[in-house]
Amino acid sequence: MSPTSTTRKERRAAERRSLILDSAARLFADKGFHRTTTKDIAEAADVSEGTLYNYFESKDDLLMAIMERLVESQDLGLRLDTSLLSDPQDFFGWMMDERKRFVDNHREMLQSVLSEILVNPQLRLKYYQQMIQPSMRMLEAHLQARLKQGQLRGLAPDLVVRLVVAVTTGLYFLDVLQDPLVRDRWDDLAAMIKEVIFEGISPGRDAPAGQNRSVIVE
Amino acid sequence: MSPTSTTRKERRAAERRSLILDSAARLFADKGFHRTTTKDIAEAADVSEGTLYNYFESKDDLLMAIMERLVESQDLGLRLDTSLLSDPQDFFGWMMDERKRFVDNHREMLQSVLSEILVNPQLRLKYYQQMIQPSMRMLEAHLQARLKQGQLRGLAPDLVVRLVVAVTTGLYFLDVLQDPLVRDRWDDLAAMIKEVIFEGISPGRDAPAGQNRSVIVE
Amino acid sequence: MSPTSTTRKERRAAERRSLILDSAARLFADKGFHRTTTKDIAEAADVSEGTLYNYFESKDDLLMAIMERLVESQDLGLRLDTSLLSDPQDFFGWMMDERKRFVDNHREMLQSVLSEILVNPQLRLKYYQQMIQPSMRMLEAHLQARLKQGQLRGLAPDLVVRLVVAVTTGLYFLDVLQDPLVRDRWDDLAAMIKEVIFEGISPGRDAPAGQNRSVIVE
Amino acid sequence: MSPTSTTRKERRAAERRSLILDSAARLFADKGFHRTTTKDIAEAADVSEGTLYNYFESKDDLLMAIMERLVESQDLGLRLDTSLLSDPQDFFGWMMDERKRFVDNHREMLQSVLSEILVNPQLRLKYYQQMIQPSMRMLEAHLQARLKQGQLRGLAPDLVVRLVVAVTTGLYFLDVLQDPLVRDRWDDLAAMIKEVIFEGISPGRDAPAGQNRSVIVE
DNA sequence: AATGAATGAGGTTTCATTCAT
DNA sequence: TATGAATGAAACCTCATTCAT
Repeated sequence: MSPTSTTRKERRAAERRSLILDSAARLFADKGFHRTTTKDIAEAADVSEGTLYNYFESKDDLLMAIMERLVESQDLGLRLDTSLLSDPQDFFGWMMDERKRFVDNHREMLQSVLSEILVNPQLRLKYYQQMIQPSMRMLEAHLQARLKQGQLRGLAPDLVVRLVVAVTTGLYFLDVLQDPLVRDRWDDLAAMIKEVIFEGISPGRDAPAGQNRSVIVE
Repeated sequence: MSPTSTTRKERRAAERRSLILDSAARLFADKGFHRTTTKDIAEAADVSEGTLYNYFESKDDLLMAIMERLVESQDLGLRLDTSLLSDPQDFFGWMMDERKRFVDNHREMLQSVLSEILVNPQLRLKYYQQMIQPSMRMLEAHLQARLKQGQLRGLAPDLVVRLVVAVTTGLYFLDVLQDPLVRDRWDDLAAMIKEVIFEGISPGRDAPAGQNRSVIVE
Repeated sequence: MSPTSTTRKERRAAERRSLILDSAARLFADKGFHRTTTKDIAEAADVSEGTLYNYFESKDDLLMAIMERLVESQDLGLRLDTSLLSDPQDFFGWMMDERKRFVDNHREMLQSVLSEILVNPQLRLKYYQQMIQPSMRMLEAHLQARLKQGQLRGLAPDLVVRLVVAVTTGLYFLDVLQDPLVRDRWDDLAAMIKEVIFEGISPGRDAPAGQNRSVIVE
Repeated sequence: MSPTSTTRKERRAAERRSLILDSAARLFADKGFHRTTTKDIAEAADVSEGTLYNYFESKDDLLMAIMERLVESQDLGLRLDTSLLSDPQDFFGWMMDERKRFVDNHREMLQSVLSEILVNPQLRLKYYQQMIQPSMRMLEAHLQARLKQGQLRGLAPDLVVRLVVAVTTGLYFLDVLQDPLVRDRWDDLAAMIKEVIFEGISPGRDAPAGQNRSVIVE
């Protein structure tokens, strides 16, 4: 009855919920949502099938809960104080790092959710509103600020935002497809992308003096 | 039994196969592969369930066949003589158009296949080898040629290729997510992207004199 | 394609449907609707569980179908030309016989349906409207006719109808409860009831000169 | 530990048992025994599921306990001193009233039990032996007494008893089926039934001078 | 005595695939 | 070759019961 004892029970329940969610995400990523049975999940989480339903209403609900964990995780990332990063290139670099870290930490959850997003309108909307739109809003705000200070060319920020989101999403896709270059040479890739986004691929500018000369062909 | 009658028969069979494939693709895109039953497909194609199995070995085989049609369609696109497009910006513009046309023409097949790719290793490998790699090879060849002629800065082509593929894939994803901007302002978006890819977003270059000033903020 | 071949298939299907329905009714009567599994039914009908669902939408639907068969059977009974039975006692006797025959022929279906009626509002309404009300209407019409001809005392027919329905229903209940007297001495019971309904149990009337003196105590 | 505290505890336990039983009966009547879960009962009685099992061995046991309460209630009714009612019509009237009161007071318990009786042999036997047979014995004894005093015609009492039980049971059934007449015009119905049972429906007797002329058609 | 999380057997239903016609 | 009824494995989910707290 003490606050501590209540907490112990609650803690145990939260742990179990978490364990089930992780097990499910791993299986969904490996075999897909539909090829994963509730039996599989129960075994992976070392609980009975019945117990699953003490924590989640249905198998679909499990996927939604994974989605919500993703949203929370991303929110944490976005909430970081980014106001100090007033240099556009620093900001872009920070964003690419953040993105990479996020994907690496939540690879399974992302993969299990993304495949369903393409065919599940409910999930699709939720993902768009809670994952994509917040990212875009933050990005757009940043671009606006940099524009006002003349740190960027006068390109429409709402469009540029789509480019950036498309790049990060597309890279994630290549990652899932196990493209060796994306997996093994991420740092070079990120540096090159920053270079192109800021300076373009047309000739006539100097390559940056920097640590990533490897992306430059002799 | 005459060659003509055989041909007629074969033609009819090919038409049926095609009809079944289209019906399946539409349903897969709408409801997803797993939520579509063979009964659904049979009804949509106006044949019996048994007949499906005269044309395809299994439901999985149907998905593979859709994939193969995609590959063939893309091959046709890539086979176009692109050697004449020696200007990098023209080439990029052509490529974005091509991409858009391909997505619009094969939206259903693409969507049905993509969601499974994320969770079906066999399909994933096939997609990577037969859809992604050919694109990348063609692109890389082009970049190499332009590089040699000094039309581009000396950025590693294998990396740049990933950027371009990531952008197009990511845009497709935003399209599926029904991002209004991607759907309604595609031309502006494409022009802006070309602009950024070639000239970057750093200030200090003139905006291009061109038809798409709408992407430029006043 | 000939009408005959079509009929053969349809006949086979109708037979199967009937077989499934009979098997289900028997099991429902023995063990109750809820204690009977679809597996039980499939085994009893010697088909697979899947086949059940080719003929009926759900287990509930099976119960509804049993109900419908009951309704049809009763309709056949009621449709008999009763206009000739202008003597009230003959009519009552015919009705009791009819009732008995009906119960004997459909004992299982009745029992399976009645138990659910008490707790399933949908079924309850259907039973009341399609089984009870038609009986009552026919009875009331008959009573009205006899009244006009002065063959009965001036008792409100709508009320008397309830008495008659209550008696037959209640007897069925005693039958299900395996009351030995109802089972073994039905004819005596029916004769006594006719006697009471027409003449009452007050003293001062002669016992009928008739074939059923056994119901009279010496 | 004092006798008082023990008593208090026992009283509390008895109250709880009673509360659980009432809650269960209400739910069984509403949704049926099988559609009611132990969780439902626990919530309705505001106890935990575990607690149910401190008071009752199983869910089936709950139904048996409801049945036992019914039996006890009826015994109380039957134990009333009926010897003074030596007039058959008074007795019959008292019995109908008693019946009505019983049904009204125990509607939920009756309904929950009756539906199971039809498909549960154990319960069926218990109901027959402890509810039906005692009623019939009392009735038969009364009939015998009246017969000896010449207050009734010489009809076999064991048969007449079935008629009376059938009528009351059948009326209960019509009540459950929500027949509007049974619900709204019970007094007229009871009066008419008494009239018919004693005097019959054949013409040639005077209608009784009484308070219920409404049952008589002009 | 009371709790309610955990259990797991078993229920209903679906659906890809087969095969006799 | 086309059909569609039949199949039965397996999926998701429920719920009466137990037991550690």
